[in-house]
Amino acid sequence: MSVADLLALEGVAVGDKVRLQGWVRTRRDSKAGLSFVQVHDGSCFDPAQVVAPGELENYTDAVVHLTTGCSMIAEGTVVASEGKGQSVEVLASRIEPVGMVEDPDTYPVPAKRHTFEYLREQAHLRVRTNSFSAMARVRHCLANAVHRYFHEHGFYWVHTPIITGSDCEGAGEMFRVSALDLENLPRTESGGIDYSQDFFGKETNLTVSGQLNVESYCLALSKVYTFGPTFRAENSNTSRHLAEFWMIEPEIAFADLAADADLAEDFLKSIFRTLLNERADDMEFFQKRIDKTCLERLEKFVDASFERMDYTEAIARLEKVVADGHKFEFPVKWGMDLQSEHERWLTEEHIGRPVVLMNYPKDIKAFYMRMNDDGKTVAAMDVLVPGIGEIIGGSQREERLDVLDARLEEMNLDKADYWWYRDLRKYGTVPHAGFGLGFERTLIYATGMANVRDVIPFPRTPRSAAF
RNA sequence: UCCAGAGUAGCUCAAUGGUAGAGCAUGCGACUGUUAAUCGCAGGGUUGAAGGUUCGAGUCCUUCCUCUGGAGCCA
Repeated sequence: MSVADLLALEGVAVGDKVRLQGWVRTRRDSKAGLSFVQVHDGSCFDPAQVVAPGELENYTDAVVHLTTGCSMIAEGTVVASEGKGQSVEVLASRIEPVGMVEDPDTYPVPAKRHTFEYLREQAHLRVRTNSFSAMARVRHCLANAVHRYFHEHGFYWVHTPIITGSDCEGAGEMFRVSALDLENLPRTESGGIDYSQDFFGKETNLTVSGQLNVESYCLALSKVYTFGPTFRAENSNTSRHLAEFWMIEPEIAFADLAADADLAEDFLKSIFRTLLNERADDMEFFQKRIDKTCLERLEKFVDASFERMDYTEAIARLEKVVADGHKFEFPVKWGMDLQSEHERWLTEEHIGRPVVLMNYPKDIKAFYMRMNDDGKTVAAMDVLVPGIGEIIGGSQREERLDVLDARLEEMNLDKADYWWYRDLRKYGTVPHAGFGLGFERTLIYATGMANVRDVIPFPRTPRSAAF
C-alpha cells in the first residue's frame, strides 16, 4: 500500500497487516537492537516510520546497514506510534532490502542540507529530497488543474506541433531542427545551405509558441488551448528563463481584450484554489522551509480582484511618483516598454494586488495584436503579480486582413510567410483573443521557489543539458 | 550578451603572502522508542585550468572555464 494511504488510514486500520515499498530517507538506531526507518514512496510529503525490532532474522546483517537512498520492502502490522512525529507506524515482521546504496560515503544526496545549486548537478537524484518530491507533486497538481479548468469550461486541448515550419512565430531565437550531416552540408549554387535536401525539404525549428497554430483551431472550435513544451535559444542566464519550458496558451473566439483579461483572472484563481485544496501537505512544506509568505500570498490571490489599468494610466502614475521623488534606474516615458522595476512598483507598492495592464503602444508589441481606434495602441495585456512581475502576456488578435497586412508591411515582415495565418482572416474571421502563461513561472509564484531551474525536473539552460 | 560576486574535503564554508582547518555527511563505537537524534573516535585535499610575480601563492597579476545574483530578451 502507499505511504499516503497508510498515514491517512485510508482502507487500513490499526492492527492490519500491510506491505510498504519505497526508499529509505533515514535510519535511526536505538539501544541494542531496534531501528527506526523512514520510508518514502512519493505518494505524499511525509515518510512512513517502519520500526525494525532486533529479532528480525536479517537485523544485524541487513537492516542496520540500510542507509539513505536504499530501496526496500517492509511487511508488518499497523500500530499506534509511541513516538511524537507520527500517529501510526509499521511494526515490521519482515524487511527486504531491494537495492542497497553501494557506497554511502559517496551517495550524492545523503540526509543533510543541500544547496539548490548543488542539487541541480544531481538532477537524477534530487527528486528523492523533500523539496523536489514536493515540487513534483505540486507541478502535477497544477498541470492537472489546468486541464481540468479548461475541460470544465468547454475548451479543447489542441496539440500544436513541436517542430514548426513557420519561421515567423516571432517570439525569440529558435533551435534549428535538421537531419543534415553537419560535417558535410549540401550547398546551393550560390553557396548557401541547401535545405531542400533536409528532412522536411525546408528549414524547420522547434516551436517558440503554439499561438499561431492554435488560432486556426480557435476559429473552428471557439475555445481552445495548448499546454506543452516550447523552446527559446536565447542566451538568457536568469532565474526566470529556460531554453525549454512549458507554456499554456488559451485562445477564445468572439472575444475582446476584456474577455481575455477575465479569463486570465478566473483561470489563475481557479488553479491556485485547486492547489491549496489538494496539496496542503506540500504547500505547508513550502510555507515552512522555502517561503513563509507563500500560503498567505495564494490565499489573498484567490480572493482579490485584479486591478485593470491602461498602459497610458500606468505611465501617468509612474511619472507622478517620480515627480514625488521616487527613484527608478530607468526613466519613465510614454512609448517605452516597462522595466521590471516599474512593473514591480505598480503591482507591489502602488496597487498591492495583481494588475492587468492593457493597451500598450503598438511599436513595442507584436504584429498580430489588434490595433486600437486611437491608431497608437494595440489591445495587448500583461498580468503583473507581486513578487514576480509579468506572469501572463496576451492580446486581442488583429482579425481585419487589411489592418494586419498594413502592420506586416510596417514591420518589414513578408506577407507570403504568413499565407495561412492571413487565410484565417479571409475566411470567416472573428474577433478573438488569447494569452500565454509560463508554467514554470506559475510554479515559482505558487511555491516561493527562487529559481525556475528548480521547478522543472531536468532544466535546459545555456551550456546545460546534462541529464 | 552586459554588470557584480564566487570556485578550498562528498556538501557548506574558514584560513594577514609563511605548517590547509571546522561543521555537516560517511564509517566504527556508546546510548532503554528515535524524529535534523545525541555523545566519542576515525578516514577524507593536484585549493576550477594554464601561465606569471615572489625565497615562498589558496591568497597578488594575466587569460580562460564553470556557477550564482542582477540587467536585457521574454513566458
